[in-house]
Amino acid sequence: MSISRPPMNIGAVERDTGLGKDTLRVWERRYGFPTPARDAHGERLYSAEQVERLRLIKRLIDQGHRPGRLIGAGSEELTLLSAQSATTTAMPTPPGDIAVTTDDTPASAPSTASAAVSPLIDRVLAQVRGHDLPLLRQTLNQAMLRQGLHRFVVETVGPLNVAIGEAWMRGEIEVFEEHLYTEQITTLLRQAMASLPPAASAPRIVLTTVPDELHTLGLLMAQALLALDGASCIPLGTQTPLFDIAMAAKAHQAHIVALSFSASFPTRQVAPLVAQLRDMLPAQTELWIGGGGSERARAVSGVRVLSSLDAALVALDDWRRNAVLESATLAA
Amino acid sequence: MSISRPPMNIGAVERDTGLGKDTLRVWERRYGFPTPARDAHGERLYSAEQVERLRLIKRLIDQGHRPGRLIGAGSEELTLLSAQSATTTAMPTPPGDIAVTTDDTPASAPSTASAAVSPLIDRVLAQVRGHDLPLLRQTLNQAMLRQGLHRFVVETVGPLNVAIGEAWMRGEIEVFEEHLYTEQITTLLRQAMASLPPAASAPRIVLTTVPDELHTLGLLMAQALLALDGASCIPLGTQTPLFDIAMAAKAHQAHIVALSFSASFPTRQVAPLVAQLRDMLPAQTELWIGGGGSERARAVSGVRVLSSLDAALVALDDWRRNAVLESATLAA
DNA sequence: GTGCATTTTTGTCCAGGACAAAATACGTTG
DNA sequence: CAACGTATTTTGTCCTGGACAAAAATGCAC
Repeated sequence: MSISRPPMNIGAVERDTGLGKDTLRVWERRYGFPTPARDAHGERLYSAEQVERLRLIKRLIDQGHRPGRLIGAGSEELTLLSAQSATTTAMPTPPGDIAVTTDDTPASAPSTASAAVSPLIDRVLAQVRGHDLPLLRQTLNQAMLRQGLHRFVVETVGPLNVAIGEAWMRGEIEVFEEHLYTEQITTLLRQAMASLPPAASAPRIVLTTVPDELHTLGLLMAQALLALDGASCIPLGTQTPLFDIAMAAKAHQAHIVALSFSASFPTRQVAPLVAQLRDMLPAQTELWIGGGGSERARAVSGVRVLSSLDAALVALDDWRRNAVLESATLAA
Repeated sequence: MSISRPPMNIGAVERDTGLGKDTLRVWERRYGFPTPARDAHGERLYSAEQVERLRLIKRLIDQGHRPGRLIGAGSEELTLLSAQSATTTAMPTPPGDIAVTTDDTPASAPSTASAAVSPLIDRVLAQVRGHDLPLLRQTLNQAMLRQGLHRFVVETVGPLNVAIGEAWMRGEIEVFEEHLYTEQITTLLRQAMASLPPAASAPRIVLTTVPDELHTLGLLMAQALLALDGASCIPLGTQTPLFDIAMAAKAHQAHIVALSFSASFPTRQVAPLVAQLRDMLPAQTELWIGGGGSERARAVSGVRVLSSLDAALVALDDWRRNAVLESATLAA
């Protein structure tokens, strides 16, 4: 790759890494990293290497690590990352225990991430790296047909997402390859949903994300499962302003509003945003929160946190049972 | 709509309106608008009304108006907007002439936006406002089947997008209704593309947007047309970092890279970004730029600006003719 | 009108200070 | 020794007010 990578200014770095300008400047002041060069006017110029490193740090922070420790380290992060992330991503990331266990012999644990969960996953990873789009499409399509939509989403796509993310961290996969993969899965899931029967009038569920949250994949997976179970989904795409989510719920008389927060969504904003939306919604409208960042909404009352994809189906089941009960009560 | 709309802090306003924190503060300093209240700690609190107005101003700026004039005005903007935007959106927005023509009698011109271009469009608008998702789906689906993919995209979806945008400006449509519409079109187009034959090996085209640009609809429309014409499209979704776009083009040996810039993309960044990407790409790889913000890349050399959807097809045609010529030359 | 120079407009960047909420450490008690 | 409440550290975001360059508009000579 003989392409030259020119340095970027602070705005470009913000766009590329998702780290705010204020954050970048305050890190420089506090931790002495990054150390961008300056142009003729005294403006910061970040080298491609530093941006790359910032991206990595961002992902690790999203997994529960803390900036102070990450920035000090040199390259042992690379060890920390691939080893630890595999074991912790499934759970709500037990805070603090991560860096402490560094004292153990790193190679001792049986948690070496790449322990192939399934040959299918390895195959897909290889094909993503190989840039063979038709082949990748075929593989995924076949897997879906063989497993059925439910198992495909839960057992294949979920783990695949994790595997892709980890492979990126290990430097085995490029961002554009990740994008290609995401796009393929998106196409596939939408295609599958299009072929479902036109949706009964079961619970109406509004699905969307708040502004600044643009990860759709998790939401799409949930939508697929819910639609498969006969719920009538009303997708609003991404980045719907809070007030508009509330209006949409009213307009469509939704029984449920389902939001997705990815792990990379600004930690602090999740709880206030969710609480605010909860306030705007009618009391009988349920509010479900899913995705890697959903744990941060745990404290908010009147909200159901879905910690896995299957949890969404359980919630759907609960809702239906509840609905039956209520109508029975009303009838009596 | 009895829902209370609590005031927002500056970060939330940035997310909701797309106006940067710096911009919001500097407007306040210079123009005396907005005038947010302050909380106990001296932090800005924007009222829902001001945010609404900011959203409107943002859209007008995206159409070529200038902040200085917009912010001074009271509600005559509402006139300016609906009347003028209809006539100018199609063209590259002749700069400056807009506000000048205010001297004319406003009602005289035959440019009243809502002059129903097609009954279909009015029907769709009504259905979007009516929140009847199944009906909307059916209408769009039928239109596509009747017109065929090409005509549907060019003659229906394009004008519809404009009509929806204008209806929003006139306050006739809410953001969430716009979202629902967008989502439906997206589903429909993807569905149509899925049913196309698996793509020949004609020119390989990488399609994506740069970071911070998340409007996919235009890109998707282009992709639909190109795929329909037998090009083999490699979609990377949105927000691919520049360097990764270049890497993707190399990895897939793409003949063409196609980017989309919406009108709301920060004006100043378009030209530098495009120039930078042009530098990274191999000389023989063509770079096509489309969308409402593409005119801003006109100055960059070695780039093809597509000012309409049909222009993409012309470009495709040109490329193919050129390819034939070259191979003939090589053979001779 | 057309082309060029000048002025205005406008978005983005900078420094360095401040503060609250979250995360962590600590000390006490059952 | 575990549980729990209280200090302390960490960390992201917001503040003010100044500066500057690129784009847009204006003025001016031809």
